[in-house]
Amino acid sequence: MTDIFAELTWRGLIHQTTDDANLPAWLMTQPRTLYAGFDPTADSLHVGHLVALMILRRFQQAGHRPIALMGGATGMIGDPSGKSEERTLLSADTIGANVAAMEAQMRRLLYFDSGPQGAALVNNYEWMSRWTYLDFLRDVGKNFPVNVMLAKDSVRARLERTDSGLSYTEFSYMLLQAFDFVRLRESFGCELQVGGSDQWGNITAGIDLGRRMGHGQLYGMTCPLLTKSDGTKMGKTERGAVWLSPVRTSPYAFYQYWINVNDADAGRCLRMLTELPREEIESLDAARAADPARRESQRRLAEALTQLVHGPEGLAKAQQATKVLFGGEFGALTENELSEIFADVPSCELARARLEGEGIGLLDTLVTAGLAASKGEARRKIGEGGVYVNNRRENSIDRRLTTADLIGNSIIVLRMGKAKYALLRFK
RNA sequence: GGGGGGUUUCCCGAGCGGUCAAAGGGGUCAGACUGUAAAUCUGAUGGCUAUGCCUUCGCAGGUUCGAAUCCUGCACCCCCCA
Repeated sequence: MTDIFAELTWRGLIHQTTDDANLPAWLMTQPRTLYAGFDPTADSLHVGHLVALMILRRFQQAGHRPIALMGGATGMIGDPSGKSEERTLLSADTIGANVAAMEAQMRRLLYFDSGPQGAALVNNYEWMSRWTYLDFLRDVGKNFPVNVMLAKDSVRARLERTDSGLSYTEFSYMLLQAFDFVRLRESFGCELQVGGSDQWGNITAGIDLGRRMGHGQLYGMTCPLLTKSDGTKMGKTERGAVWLSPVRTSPYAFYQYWINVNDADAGRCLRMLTELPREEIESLDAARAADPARRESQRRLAEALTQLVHGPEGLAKAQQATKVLFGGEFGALTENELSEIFADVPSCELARARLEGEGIGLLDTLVTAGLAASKGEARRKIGEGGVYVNNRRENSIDRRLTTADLIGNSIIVLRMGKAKYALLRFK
């Protein structure tokens, strides 16, 4: 068997384990079953889920069996860990839809065939929904000393805040997650739970419950949260999270996110998120130190992740779009090529007749295309040299778009700033 | 219940009768530099049919030639006393 523990260690993926001394050997002696939980709070996974998902994938490749647990039930409660405020509750329908969407995404990263290492995907709603309140209190709740629960960081942090409390509902969250572990132990022989470092309290709660309910020794392992060198979360942009769903974050935007990763963060991302071998990552480290301007690390990172999440086609499109968009003028391109490349970019349709004669004012068009919030802003941005028509800077606020600006028969490309594009299609 | 303080443009925060679309900072956006980075620097940051017009300073009225600024009432928040 592959030494998964050593692998995770050099990648910086181990933050804390419940048994540093024995876990490495335990994982070497035979295939094990492990799980990580995902709360279905949106209809797509995002970059924040990627670390845990990749850990499951690594375990699977090392010969173990991963289970992805969808928190259909726990998602209805809301995990207070790492949250500063009480969460709003999602409806059961929404959660059901989210579970289905996330599941589809996971199928790209884990192998769900039926072999001994085949991944499993389970939804804790299946068993949680069957409990009655009284039974749950008697069978599970009885095993939770409140003083221990109160001592958990996740709970204490919330109780110490004066501006927001902790509801009984959220307080109960850890019982549900703890029971999940026990349940997976019973029905899948799952003995290891992995999660982000903020999950420590929930994981150990499950281990304690397992012991009290007579399921023997369970293990837990947490990974560091993937943060940037400035301390903020990786995978967040001004426009929100970077999603795995191509509908929410286009393959191009996804690729661009990684291309733009800071030098200081590139090494950690390569280790934690990609499956590039150690030698390659170390040689990228060296290359980055010697010649950061080449951004080889970022390129490899973006390639590896885009390929993984969006497949070879997604990667090819993202790369092609990048080449063109950052390449200058596109006079030589055909309409079809442009359409293809700009598939990701917001576009709007206008009547071709409007280009005839006088044409339409650039100012209005920038607003219609959504690049400027108002004509005033459009005017300013042109003055600042931030507006481009077909990738050529435009300086006149009186500029009108006419048939002469068309690429092929129907397209004009507007750009604001470095990388914000909008496509105008004329019919 | 009594007394005091507050509510300002995306956020924080100054303004306390005209020169206020409203200082300063943050954020954001654009430009320069560069490596589609970081840092730095510059500029912009309510709208429009644009040397003017309209909307904005908790809400509703009022005083005044003129109000974010004064008065009255209402709502919400904070502090002190009971």
